[in-house]
Amino acid sequence: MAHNPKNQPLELIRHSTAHLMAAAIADLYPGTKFGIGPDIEDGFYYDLELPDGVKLTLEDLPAIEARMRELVAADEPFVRKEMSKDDALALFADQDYKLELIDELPADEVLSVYTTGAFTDLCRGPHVPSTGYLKHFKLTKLAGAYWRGSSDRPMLQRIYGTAWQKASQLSDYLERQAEAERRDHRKLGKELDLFSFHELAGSGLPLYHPKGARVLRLLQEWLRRVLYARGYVEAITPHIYKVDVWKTSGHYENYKNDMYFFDVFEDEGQDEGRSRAAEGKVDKVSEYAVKPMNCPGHIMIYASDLHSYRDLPLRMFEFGTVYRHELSGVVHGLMRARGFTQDDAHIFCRPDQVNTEVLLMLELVDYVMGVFGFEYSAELSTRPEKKFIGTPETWEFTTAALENALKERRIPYEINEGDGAFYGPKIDIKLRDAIGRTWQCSTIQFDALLPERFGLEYRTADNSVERPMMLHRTILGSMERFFGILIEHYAGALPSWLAPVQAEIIPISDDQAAYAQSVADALASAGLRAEVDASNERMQAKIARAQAQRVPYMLVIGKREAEEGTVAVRHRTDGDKGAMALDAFIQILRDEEPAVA
RNA sequence: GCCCACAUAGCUCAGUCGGUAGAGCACUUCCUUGGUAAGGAAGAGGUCACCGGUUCAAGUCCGGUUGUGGGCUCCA
Repeated sequence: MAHNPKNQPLELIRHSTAHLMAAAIADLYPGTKFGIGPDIEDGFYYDLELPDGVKLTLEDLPAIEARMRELVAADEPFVRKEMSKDDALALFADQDYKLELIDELPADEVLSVYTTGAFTDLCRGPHVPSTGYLKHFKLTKLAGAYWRGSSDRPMLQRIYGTAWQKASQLSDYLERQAEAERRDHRKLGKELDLFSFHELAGSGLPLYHPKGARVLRLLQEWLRRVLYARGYVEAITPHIYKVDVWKTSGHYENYKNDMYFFDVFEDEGQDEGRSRAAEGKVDKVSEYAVKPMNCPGHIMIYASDLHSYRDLPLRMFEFGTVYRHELSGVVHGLMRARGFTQDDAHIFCRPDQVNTEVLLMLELVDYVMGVFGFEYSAELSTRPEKKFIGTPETWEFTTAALENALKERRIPYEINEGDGAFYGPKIDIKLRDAIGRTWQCSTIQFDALLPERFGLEYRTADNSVERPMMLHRTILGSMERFFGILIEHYAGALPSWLAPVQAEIIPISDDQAAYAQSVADALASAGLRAEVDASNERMQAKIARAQAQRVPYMLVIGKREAEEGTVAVRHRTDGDKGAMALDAFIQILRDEEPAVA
């Protein structure tokens, strides 16, 4: 038997392996009810429900995989059979989930089923000819998944697996997974002393340690210079507002579940107010909410003055920290936090400025992503079918502005028909990191709602009153998520301009302590970040420690350097670069800073 | 929020059948003062996440809470 999987399409291999797994499970656990088992990126899954409320555990997977191998050795064919809807309903009489799927098909539809050994599945096909073609697979994860993706339907068990044409592809995939694990920002964040989370503090609330805070501030200071160079102005707005703001904006109705609220008792102290309230006595209470978004602040700033058409566009940015009470199950390190800081901006402009503004934003995205070497693509989300505000003409106008800009900048994009927010179309930018994973960061959104709700205006050239166009945009998205992505992208080895410590100064013996400190002082006064490793260790141990901390440069200082007034430079990946004057080393660091173009 | 799993020293982890806590690294002190990836010795460090239950006895078994991980649903 020389079945060659290389000649079978990957999707067929994956979907067929899902059937193979289901067949193994049907053998091992008779009475199992099956949901669906599609091929997905890198593999496949099958959703299922064991009889009598029994649950699979991780320990059960090896036995299932072993049974799969037996079926592969038996080289069972995938046999297709066509039948009427009624016959299918009879055949799957004890398969509740399959019945539901069949039920939704037209009565005259000819259905197909595939049989593998003792297992028969409703399936459109096609499949590989026989199980002998399935060789390079592995069951990877066990998880819960709602039936048909709906949180009010039953929770089934989902087994994930991966399957490939060649053994080398499988081992490459497993190696990629292992590499992703090594780069995990949660692990590196701990090892590099960047941030932590505390059970006492609550879920999703990162505490930045001095090194992590340093990186975040460096990112912000750089981006701030970039934005000022592009005609933005910066705002600082409160973290909390009276709920009236959120009632005006509409967030109180639409976003309430994700917001943090608190009451303030105006008449007495908070203790007394609270106890009076508990006794049912009336007190003057003000309800406040922590901001989940920055828009209302910027809008109130706009609305605090009269605007001429000559003032526009107004590009207002803020590193705005917001709090959203995300569902507990979605919190994930820095990538999905409950408190996070957006590099948020709102552009207020005239209709004739819209095209240019969108184009400028995409140029900014390109510059920023280029600094980190990220490739990216875009998704354009258009008007929802039913629920939307504004006129179709406005939607056409704003959507065209987004699409034209994407075309002009030659950014590859997909259209998500009807996936826009009810208040406007948007572009989402997805970037690709060093190991090929994609992340959504930048977003550009038109908003027809908030200018309306806050009554924003400007005076036109003929002295009439118009409503400005408004755009929301982020480039990094959230500082937290972007920081996490950077950590994983660089595997912790941040470029020197972002590294919390740019140079570790390593005196070889205590005799060089004073000179080492003078080098550190000189670097500090040049605005650079260095620290002296004065520990009672050998130079080799200090180098090993600095390497582990991904410090870009090590300045080894021994008797020679102290006498000559030089530093011996060692790069974390390039190794020994020899002795040089401190000014020469400072120039190396300067050259590695990004240009604020 | 839902499903499953997990929580032992600052970190990474052992701890068998329920019988009173272990290692390596890090830390402190001492010795060592060295030339490009980890020198040696000693010491200190624990409410076994928290609350409750079962038991003569709980890190270990059961329930709850909090937190974490993998997914689902949602999202910057």
